[in-house]
Amino acid sequence: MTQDGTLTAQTHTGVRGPQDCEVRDVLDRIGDKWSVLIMARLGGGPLRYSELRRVVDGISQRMLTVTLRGLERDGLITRTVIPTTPPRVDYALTEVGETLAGEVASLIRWAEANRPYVAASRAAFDATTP
Amino acid sequence: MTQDGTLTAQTHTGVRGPQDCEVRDVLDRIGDKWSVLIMARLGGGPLRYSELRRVVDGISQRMLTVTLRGLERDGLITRTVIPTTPPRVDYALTEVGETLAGEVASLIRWAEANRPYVAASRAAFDATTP
DNA sequence: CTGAATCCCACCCGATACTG
DNA sequence: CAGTATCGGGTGGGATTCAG
Repeated sequence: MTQDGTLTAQTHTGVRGPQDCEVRDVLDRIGDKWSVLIMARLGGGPLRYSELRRVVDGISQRMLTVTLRGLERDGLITRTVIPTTPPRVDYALTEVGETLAGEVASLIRWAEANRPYVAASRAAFDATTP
Repeated sequence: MTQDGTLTAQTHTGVRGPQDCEVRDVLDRIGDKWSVLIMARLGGGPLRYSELRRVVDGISQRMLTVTLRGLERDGLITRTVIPTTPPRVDYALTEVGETLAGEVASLIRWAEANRPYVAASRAAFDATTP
């Protein structure tokens, strides 16, 4: 078949068998656009609900709550209620969450760095494809 | 990843301000589960259409084509037609695509390493949440 | 302030059938 | 072999409303 030589080095994870599905449910968390943005923001330190809502830019109240629940369920963030009036809830990365946030940050850095290239590629592609 | 403690910081380090949306369309490529898997596979070297179809495990013909087009449009993969009989089409990462594949590989490694933790977290969460 | 619940529609994506 | 075209169910997710 093809030269698998390149993947022997470090990208052995690049090749998996039918057990893709097992990893997928973890990756699906990344697949969710809101999760990555939230993780990224929490990488800068704990934030409360309303702060996240302001800072995540464009997220609906519903999706914020739903996404936070999902992240909490996966053990990536913690949710601490501070019983004051008005109530206050802080969200913070867990230790494992921090490691994922690192990956996410790296990903975002990539996206920022290559956004011009991608935009140009799209323009070029669209130009030659009526 | 810096932690500047002060939650009031609008000037975050590492993460964006309200212009999340600009980065998002790039991240959305990552958000797509098929794109991630395809990038990962191509990280091991060029593959042809039918090979991808076999190896990506569960992808429909339609989604394979659509996803490949998207990746090509973004300048992340190349599509080279070899006019033989029967026809043959090879897909390979571009140079920029390689760098993204590296990120993706890192992400998949994370997912594999932390899958047990996530699974346990979910089980625990579901147990304490009727 | 921090959610939960409901409605509802656009769009994603899988299945199927057809072509060069 | 490598696609394209079409149809249709399922669902993600936005808007809105109510509650603690």
